[in-house]
Amino acid sequence: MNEKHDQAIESSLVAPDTQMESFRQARNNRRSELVEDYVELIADLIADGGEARQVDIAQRLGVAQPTVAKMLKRLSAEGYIQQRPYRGVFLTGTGKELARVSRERHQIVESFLCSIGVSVETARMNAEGIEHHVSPETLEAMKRFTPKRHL
Amino acid sequence: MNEKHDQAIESSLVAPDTQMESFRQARNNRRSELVEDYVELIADLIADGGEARQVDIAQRLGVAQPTVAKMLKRLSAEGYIQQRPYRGVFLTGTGKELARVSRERHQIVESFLCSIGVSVETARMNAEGIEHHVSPETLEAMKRFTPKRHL
DNA sequence: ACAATAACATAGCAAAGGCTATATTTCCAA
DNA sequence: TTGGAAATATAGCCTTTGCTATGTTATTGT
Ligand SMILES: [Mn+2]
Ligand SMILES: [Mn+2]
Ligand SMILES: [Mn+2]
Ligand SMILES: [Mn+2]
Repeated sequence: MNEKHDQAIESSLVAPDTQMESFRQARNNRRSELVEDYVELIADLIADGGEARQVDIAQRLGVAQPTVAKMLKRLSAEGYIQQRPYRGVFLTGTGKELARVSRERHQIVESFLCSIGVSVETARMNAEGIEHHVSPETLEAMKRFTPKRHL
Repeated sequence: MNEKHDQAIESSLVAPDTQMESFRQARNNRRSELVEDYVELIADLIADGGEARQVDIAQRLGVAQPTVAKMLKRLSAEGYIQQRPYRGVFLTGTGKELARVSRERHQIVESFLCSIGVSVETARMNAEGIEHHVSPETLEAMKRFTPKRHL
């Protein structure tokens, strides 16, 4: 270990435990990323075309079909979706709720980025990753800073 | 596949290829996260205490020491650090440069979050994950929106 | 009705990022 | 100067998330 200077400049280092918590939180968020992206995408596909097929999910995610098949099994096992063979996947109540929350947050992050002057293309790209690391408090702050869309 | 309504409401779905690009980009960013966090942390530890030891890195990241050992080998193989046995790790030129860039971006993201009204604790937590998904364009936008610190 | 095609399933592999358990090495204090 | 503690190394395991290759099943157009 190293324990020099008890009250020195401390440069930019925060307390070890504090920093640890941040890293742990970030790793945690990463573990739910995929689930969130999947249910959100499934909800969008259903809303758009009435069904969500493996091939469409795979194409939009940019991964291979077996990758999607495996993940759908997991989502099914965890109670987010129901698979009707050769008939697409459907969201359970839990799935719908997670999709709603995820989509809302995603949309807010994307709009927020645009509102601070980022181009729509960049906002879309960055939001896809950023969304999963935005806590409720930060989301509220972003909402406040985003001009409401005239409906 | 599904090809109904050629010019219907289209709900919120963007073109498949566009969406694919976003997801690919996010996955790409995730692959550099660890490297960035490591070199940044190593730079901070060296700046703060003159050396970066495995145990300290492990404690701050909140992972086990062998996890760090393995990653340090990778960082070494990829030319970011040099390992002096039982004497800590040191950054190469490349490593220092990546650390500088990462730290700068990290700091900007964190300050930016504070500037839109997020508490410092939440800003710190969220920034740890968000930073890796912020492109240069978005970083510039964040800089513009963050009041400069009086030096 | 049925063959072609599209969709899906399954097997087997790999890399990344974690872990625990344990062996080894260095350092320092008595 | 040497024994014990701390630091590091290594082995072996696991999960997640991706891949390719290939087999199977439904759907559908003729
Ligand atoms: Mn999303
Ligand atoms: Mn996403
Ligand atoms: Mn960082
Ligand atoms: Mn980080």
